Amino acid sequence: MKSAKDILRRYLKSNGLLYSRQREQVLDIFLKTEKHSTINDLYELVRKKNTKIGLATVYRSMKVICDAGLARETDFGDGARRYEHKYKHQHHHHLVCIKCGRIVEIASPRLEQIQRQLAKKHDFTVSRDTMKMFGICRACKRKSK
Amino acid sequence: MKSAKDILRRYLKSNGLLYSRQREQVLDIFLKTEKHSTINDLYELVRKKNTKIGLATVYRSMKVICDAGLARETDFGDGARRYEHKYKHQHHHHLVCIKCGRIVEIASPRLEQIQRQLAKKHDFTVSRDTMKMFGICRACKRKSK
DNA sequence: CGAACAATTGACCATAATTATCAATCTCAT
DNA sequence: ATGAGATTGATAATTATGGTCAATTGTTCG
Ligand SMILES: [Mn+2]
Ligand SMILES: [Mn+2]
Ligand SMILES: [Zn+2]
Ligand SMILES: [Zn+2]
Repeated sequence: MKSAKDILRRYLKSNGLLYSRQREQVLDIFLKTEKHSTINDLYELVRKKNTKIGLATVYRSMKVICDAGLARETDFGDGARRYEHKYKHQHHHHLVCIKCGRIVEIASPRLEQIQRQLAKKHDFTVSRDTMKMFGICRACKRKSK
Repeated sequence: MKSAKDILRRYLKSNGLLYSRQREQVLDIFLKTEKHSTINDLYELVRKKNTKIGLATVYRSMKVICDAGLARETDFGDGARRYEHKYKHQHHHHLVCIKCGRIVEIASPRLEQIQRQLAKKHDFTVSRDTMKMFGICRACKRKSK
């Protein structure tokens, strides 16, 4: 199985783009995290390795990393774009606690199946999908009792 | 059945807020549209009735209209918050065409049922949920053949 | 009705995330 | 090693949205 770096390399080459030091550094950092990181999160982390890197470069790198199929943008409705893994990670959805911010990841084959049926019914070719439920998590319910 | 205005009136009163001319004007405009409008869309429309109204007032009015349960925020990933009806409208999800921007609304009891099961399984009390599928609509597929 | 008082408004400024610009630098096929 | 073209970092620009505050308005109560 190909490594994430190989995938990025291949994507870049086949699109006439270059494999720069900065892109590799951003990818390295991104691969290490398992959270839903903002650009700023990643910027702070990558700066520990490369103090000179610019914020815009992190934006641009995550853009190509997404385009290469390695990362996925998510949006939890706070005003900041977040990134999570897409390669070697199961497709999933999110429960978002509006009290504590906790994010629970859920996967459901039955849900996926219904999504496929709905798309087919409307003759829609789906390239990306997202489902989120916002509410109160178990822990927060306990606390408020 | 209560009118939307009655609901807003009641919500405002029970929260110590006032029923202002501007709030009524924004609600009137919002009720007339059946699209997914941005604040700016609504601002342009309401200005035809009240040229003096401020943009911030439209933001603030839509906030209370949402809080009153009459509108719902949606986000299609373009950089602008959108509003749609919540009162006397069935809960639904969206298919978003990334070619032409068309938005198809879908309702699915089976989907809702699975959502409920997933929430229950994780002991999550859901207050708001959203599901979107992005892709290519039927019309756009036809065109590109 | 007509204060009284709190809530709201409109104008404007502040903030924050993201994108555009561009000269200097880097990458990579040759 | 070289050169064409891509990328970078700094910075400015843009955009959506929220905050401030003096002037105005809505509601309650006498
Ligand atoms: Mn996730
Ligand atoms: Mn809708
Ligand atoms: Zn919680
Ligand atoms: Zn389309």
